[in-house]
Amino acid sequence: MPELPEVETVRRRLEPSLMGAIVRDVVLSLPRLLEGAEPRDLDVLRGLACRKLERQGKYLILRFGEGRGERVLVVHLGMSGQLTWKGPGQAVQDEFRRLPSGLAMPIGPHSVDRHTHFRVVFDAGGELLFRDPRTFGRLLLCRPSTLDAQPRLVRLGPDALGVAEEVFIERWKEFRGVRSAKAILLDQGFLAGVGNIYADEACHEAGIRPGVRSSTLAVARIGALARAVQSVLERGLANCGTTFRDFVHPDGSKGGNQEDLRVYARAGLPCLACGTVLRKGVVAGRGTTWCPRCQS
DNA sequence: AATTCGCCCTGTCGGC
DNA sequence: TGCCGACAGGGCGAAT
Repeated sequence: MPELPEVETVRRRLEPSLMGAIVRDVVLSLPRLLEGAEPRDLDVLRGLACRKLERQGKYLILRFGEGRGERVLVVHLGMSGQLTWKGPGQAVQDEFRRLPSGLAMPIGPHSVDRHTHFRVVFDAGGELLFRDPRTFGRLLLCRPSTLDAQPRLVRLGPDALGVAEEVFIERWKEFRGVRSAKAILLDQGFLAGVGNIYADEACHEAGIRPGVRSSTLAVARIGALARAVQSVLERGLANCGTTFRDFVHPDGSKGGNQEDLRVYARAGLPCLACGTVLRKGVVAGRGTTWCPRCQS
């Protein structure tokens, strides 16, 4: 479940390898992952240099070529997508680490297995590998002029990282309603980048029950939630992302933020703030954990 | 019009 | 041991 900190971590780590690299070949072995274009359209990337790596919410945006020929490749990792980088001549790892959850995770740049659905091969021999066991990930290919109009991007709110408290509060007032506070946080049209893990973490840090009706929060509490969102995202980023199930860095290593989670996946364990047993339920259609004492 | 729900998809786990 | 349902979950379209 890569969210903003995970995608930003991938962006930062891929940037040095990809920048300036010229595409030699593009291989898509699961066509339905590509939206808004035909698989053969990917051939236009051949010969183009990677110019820029950007991120919008949970979307990674790769810009290739320049001028009229510029093309944009957008990658969404879904819940189990992994982007790894195999340097020129670097040996692939056939070994997969077994996580406590049971899922296999590559130890380094992984070899092309049955879950590797997309590869970009570069002239110098480097390779970008996209692996996604659950295939919730998506690829988009478009021209820069139509990027903002892409169906998946057009309704995105401002990036959650660095959003000003006043902006957060104003948008909350626009979006609030009978929906729960967590539903607003998960709404990518409100802010882009917050997913299930960081929504639960932010609610706990702000002392707000995920299930409270979003319209009932006083401005002071909305402000507290705004600061909590920044705080949990920044911590996640400082820890290079949360590896709970599938998330890996481009070199195959793990994030560190799973050690710092206060509520997510800790249902039944004592709250780290007050010791009360953390409760679990379903809010906004997602598994949700909160402290019945700290959060109201 | 706003909100909830079911679906997509694979792999793992717990129960019987 | 093996089968099967539940669960995980981002985003979208259908249903309410």
